[in-house]
Amino acid sequence: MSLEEQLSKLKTEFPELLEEKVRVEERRVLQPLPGAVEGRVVVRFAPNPDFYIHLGNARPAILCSEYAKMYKGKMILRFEDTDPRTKTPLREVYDAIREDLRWLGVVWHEEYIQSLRLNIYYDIAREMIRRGCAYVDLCGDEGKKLLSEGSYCPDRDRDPSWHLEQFDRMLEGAYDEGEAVVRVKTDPRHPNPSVRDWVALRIIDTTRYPHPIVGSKYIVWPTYNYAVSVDDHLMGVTHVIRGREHEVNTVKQLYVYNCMSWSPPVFVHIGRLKLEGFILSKSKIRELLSREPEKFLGYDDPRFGTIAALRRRGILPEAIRELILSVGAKETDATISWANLASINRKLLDPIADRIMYVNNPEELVYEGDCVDAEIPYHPERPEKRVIRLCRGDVIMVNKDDVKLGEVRLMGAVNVKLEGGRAIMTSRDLRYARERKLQIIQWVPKRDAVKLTIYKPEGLEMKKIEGYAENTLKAYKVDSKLQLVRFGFIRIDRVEEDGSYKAFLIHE
RNA sequence: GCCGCGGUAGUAUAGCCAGGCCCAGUAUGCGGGCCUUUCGAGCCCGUGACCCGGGUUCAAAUCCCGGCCGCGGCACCA
Repeated sequence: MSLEEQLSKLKTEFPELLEEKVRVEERRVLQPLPGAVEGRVVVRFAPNPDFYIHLGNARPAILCSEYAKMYKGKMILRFEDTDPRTKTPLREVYDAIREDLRWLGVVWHEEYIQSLRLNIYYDIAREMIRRGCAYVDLCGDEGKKLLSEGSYCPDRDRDPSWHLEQFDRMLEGAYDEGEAVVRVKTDPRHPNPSVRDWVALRIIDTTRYPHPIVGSKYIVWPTYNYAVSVDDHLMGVTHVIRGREHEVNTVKQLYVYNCMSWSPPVFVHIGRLKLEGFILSKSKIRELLSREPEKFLGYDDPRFGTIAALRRRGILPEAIRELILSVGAKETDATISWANLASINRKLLDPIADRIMYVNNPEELVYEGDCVDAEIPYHPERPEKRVIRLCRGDVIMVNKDDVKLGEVRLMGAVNVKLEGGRAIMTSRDLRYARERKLQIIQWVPKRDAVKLTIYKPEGLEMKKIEGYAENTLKAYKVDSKLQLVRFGFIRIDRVEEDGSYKAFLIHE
């Protein structure tokens, strides 16, 4: 049938099919969580407290808390601090993470610290050994080598009672690092060598590498895959939302569920989130901080992508939340452009940020004209105003580029001609300025100008902009977010002893 | 190298499972205009994408096969 024939047939037999379908109003909602039942959903965010969290970590954290809310479920915060040797947890980071999460609006109902639960992991390990699906491997490096060849340490075939004994000896300290490990029986010929009888518990010499919470109390430590499986089950987690890098870990963890006859949760793997032009990687930030400590302000330096850095720059938590929800729980990686985040933030900030005048690259001019009381609203949508008096002989500062414009209107005040170091009043009338399409420029009286230095992060550099704000700035404290007219939004970072201000440019 | 997962404009995302309302929607960016005592916000117009090649079908962004590219994993890290 040709298209024409089809159409005419439809027209006569099924005319209703040809009616325009009305597009359903599109709403940005998180896609449903597979298998989720209202009131039954338990999710968790499980960071390693070895460093401060960044925007990439915020993705699973916010998604989890959003899903918990959506399904009237429960959210768990769990610190995964089971490696005091290579990923040594930092004492101060536990609290920093809690603070970052609270700031982001993440609500959690239960909290756990894995280093405080070691006895639980030991108990389950004994049960797994009894069931014959875990064993103690005393072969050391040889055991690793045998597995890589598709074989295994001969200890594997011994009776569970022998392994139970050896496990107790491990706990008593009879073995050193590397001499004994507990492995989960999987498939010694699994195509992925890391899956083959993976290590569930190993020995870490905590006299050399003390743990910030439990010191040197324990020497047998669970690995990530083992502790996670046990905890997710014991804590009743129904949905594991984590990065794609954990896909293989899911395969490994399923062996624990299988051995213990537990029913596994639903695993959702999401892509990585990057922020264009910013460093998110924990190790990279640490490296820069230790290599060039004088160049950076700390882990919350706005050139980094940590949550603390975004906060210090002046990004609002709602903006981060909105961004992450708009990206959703997709499996693909996403590189967010700064312009995108800035645009969301600007829309949130615009209705609440007061406007004040600021001049960088200033040129001083002497005002010649009538005395005027310039009444300038703090915000175009609100009636409150401040008054700035301008009289003959006053020195004002305006941007050098604006001086080139010739005749301009000083915002809120008068129209002036700028020439020869003078600002000569031509008229007070706003209509006059409109008719002549005069540029309206910001200006600052020199008598009580406040020195304001603005720092603008650009890649690994920090651009410094010096200038002066009107005296009104003095009313604002650290952390205030303002819009400098015709310049951009800033967050006040510091007020110096001499009364000068330091701020970060959030965005234009 | 082996194993796994992806690929829609500059960026992000909708549509893909259940093929036709899609010569592909939205946001942001970019260009232009309107409005406005800000170069901000708002409004209007424009710009620009289905990785490639086959196949199935009346019909493919959507299903199938092959290729290419990207990402992840291959720890006694998490």
